[in-house]
Amino acid sequence: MAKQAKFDRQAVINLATNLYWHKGFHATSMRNLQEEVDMRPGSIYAAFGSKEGLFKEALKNYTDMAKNQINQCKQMYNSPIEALSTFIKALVLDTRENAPNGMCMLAKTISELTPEHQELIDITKSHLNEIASEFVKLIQEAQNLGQISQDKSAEDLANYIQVQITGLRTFAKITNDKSKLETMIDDIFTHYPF
Amino acid sequence: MAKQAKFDRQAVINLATNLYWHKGFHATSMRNLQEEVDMRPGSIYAAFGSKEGLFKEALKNYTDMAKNQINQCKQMYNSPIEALSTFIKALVLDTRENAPNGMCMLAKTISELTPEHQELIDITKSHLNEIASEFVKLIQEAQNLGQISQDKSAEDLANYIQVQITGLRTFAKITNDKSKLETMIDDIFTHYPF
DNA sequence: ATAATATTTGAGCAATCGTTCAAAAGTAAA
DNA sequence: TTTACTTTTGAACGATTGCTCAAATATTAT
Repeated sequence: MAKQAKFDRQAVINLATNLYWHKGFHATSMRNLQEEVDMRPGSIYAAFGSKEGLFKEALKNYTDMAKNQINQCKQMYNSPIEALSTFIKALVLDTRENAPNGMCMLAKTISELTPEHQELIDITKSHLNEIASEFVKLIQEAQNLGQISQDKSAEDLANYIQVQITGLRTFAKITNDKSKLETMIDDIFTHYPF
Repeated sequence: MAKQAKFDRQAVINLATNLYWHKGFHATSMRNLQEEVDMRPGSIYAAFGSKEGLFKEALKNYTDMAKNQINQCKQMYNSPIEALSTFIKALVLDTRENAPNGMCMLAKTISELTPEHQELIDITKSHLNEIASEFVKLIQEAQNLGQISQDKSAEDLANYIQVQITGLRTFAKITNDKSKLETMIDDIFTHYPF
């Protein structure tokens, strides 16, 4: 009958992540969050310290989700390239409809924040690097399988992939042509450095 | 001695554009703007109606500046491709140090705003399309000069350019390696569809 | 000069911001 | 039960938000 003894921390972080992802750091008020996660201010502050503290948890949670998605794609396909392109298609085509926001939450945060919140920027950058590392691993596997030339730097290619994803997810917000987007994603792998 | 009879509208819009560009729509308060443009609230509201009204002027102003920059590059080079790559290098390499924000103000706005401000989103989208049109013109000129195959759709290539710019400007925020960035920009024109 | 018009001023409004903390409610140990 | 401890509650704080408007000040017309 009564409320739970202790709130489900992960469930709360999930809800907070989605709201922050949807509205961004500044446009999300603590009152918005209180309603979303159904907790009173005192409880939130006891658990997370501040608006920034909860945001940090959300950033970490978002990154974990992204890394899990990558590994899921890895397991679904033998070909690392196929895994990568499936992951990108999911991001660019599906995420913008089903997720809180079509943009990558990390890119959105980098874009939004000023040096006034340097710590949050640094955390966000390091999360982006974590994700890039996953791409590096995928690309190295593809190189070992002979799908990509060994001459290319796996790090450079990972950066290239990240640039494409960021650019395409922004472009996806101004276009409705899904098949055009799909073509552009396929082009990443048929044309350029691969 | 006393203040001017009437404020310099364009100068005020320029200052407001820079502040909005730097901090984004939500994080910029009317009091921030009042200090930046040195006007009292009543004057600002008499001239621009609202925070959104002034933001609209800033978006338009930013777009005009961008279009002027493109045309400047056009006049500096005979080769449209060279003009384009110079423009992109200026955006990605210089803007992030000298401008209020390394990001494109329009992309930043698209990334920040939710459907709660649909009108601002629509305006921003249409400005992005205006800029894309400038790219289309440049590419068509390059096609007429035989620098790019006529088979390719100029619109598709313009979209591709826009994706690269958005992706690279975001990537530029997480990297300090300018020469790497320059290489990536050159690669746009040496590799893919050109 | 005087009157009429245009423009700027800034105190102040209601609403919301992030945050605090004493009190209430719930749980666990004795 | 009673005691000790943990967790939740929500009213309330000072600061800040976007914005208004009567009063003050410039400018222009006569």
